[in-house]
Amino acid sequence: MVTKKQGKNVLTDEYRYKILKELQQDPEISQRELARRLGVSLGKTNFCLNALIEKGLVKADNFKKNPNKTRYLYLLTPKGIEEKITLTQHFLQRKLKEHEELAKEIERLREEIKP
Amino acid sequence: MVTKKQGKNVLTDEYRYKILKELQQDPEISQRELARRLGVSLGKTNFCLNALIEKGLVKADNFKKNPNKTRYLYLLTPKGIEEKITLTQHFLQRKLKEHEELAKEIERLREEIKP
DNA sequence: ATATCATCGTTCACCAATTGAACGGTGTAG
DNA sequence: CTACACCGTTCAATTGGTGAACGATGATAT
Repeated sequence: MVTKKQGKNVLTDEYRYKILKELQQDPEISQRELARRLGVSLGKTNFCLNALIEKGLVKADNFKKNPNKTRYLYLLTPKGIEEKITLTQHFLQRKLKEHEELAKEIERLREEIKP
Repeated sequence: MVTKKQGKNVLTDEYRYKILKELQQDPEISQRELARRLGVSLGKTNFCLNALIEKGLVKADNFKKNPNKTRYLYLLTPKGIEEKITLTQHFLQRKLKEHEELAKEIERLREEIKP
């Protein structure tokens, strides 16, 4: 559960959003599986996830019996749920803009090919 | 005019396309200006450009008087022109796909926000 | 002619980001 | 008990990207 070491530009809005989303729909997910879904390394995933925990957006509960080690349930905290909603809205706005830009780019490319 | 050092994943299709496009429409461009237009560093631009030269897609002619140093005209070779056409088509295909994917992603985000 | 200045391409030490093999802990099956 | 599978964590090593610094050149002023 250690953090430190590694810049702060690692946990972008995009990863924050994606991780919160994945955890919300499957809190039993492992870090390896999460890494696979995000398309990044285990190390980076571990770092980002712990950053979210540190920020209080995610709580890592132990499960499987009562003991207190290995294997977590990654649950969004109320603050995490709120943050995820905000991020989703921002993300949508960004994607809309990108979509528009892409349309322009495509028009440009078609123009370029035509003559 | 040296290359080496620096991975091969640096010169992506995207940069190949963009560089060829910029050079085609302005062969007198400097590496600094090219870097600015691509939104990357001078170092990376220099590397990519030399890679294109090495591949025979671009020829760096000297200009300004007859001497043979500093300041080049970056001209696309016939092979470079051909390559640029191909890249443009691929690029267009890719952008169309991305555009579609984005539309889906946006739909997903809207769905996510609505309820 | 000489000095100054702007700009060029090139280089490379430095930093940030990313990776995945390795490790020790834990649940499970035989 | 042993063996195995999977977990989260760590961190040495690699890679990617940067921009200040350098020497060379053309233009301009003195």
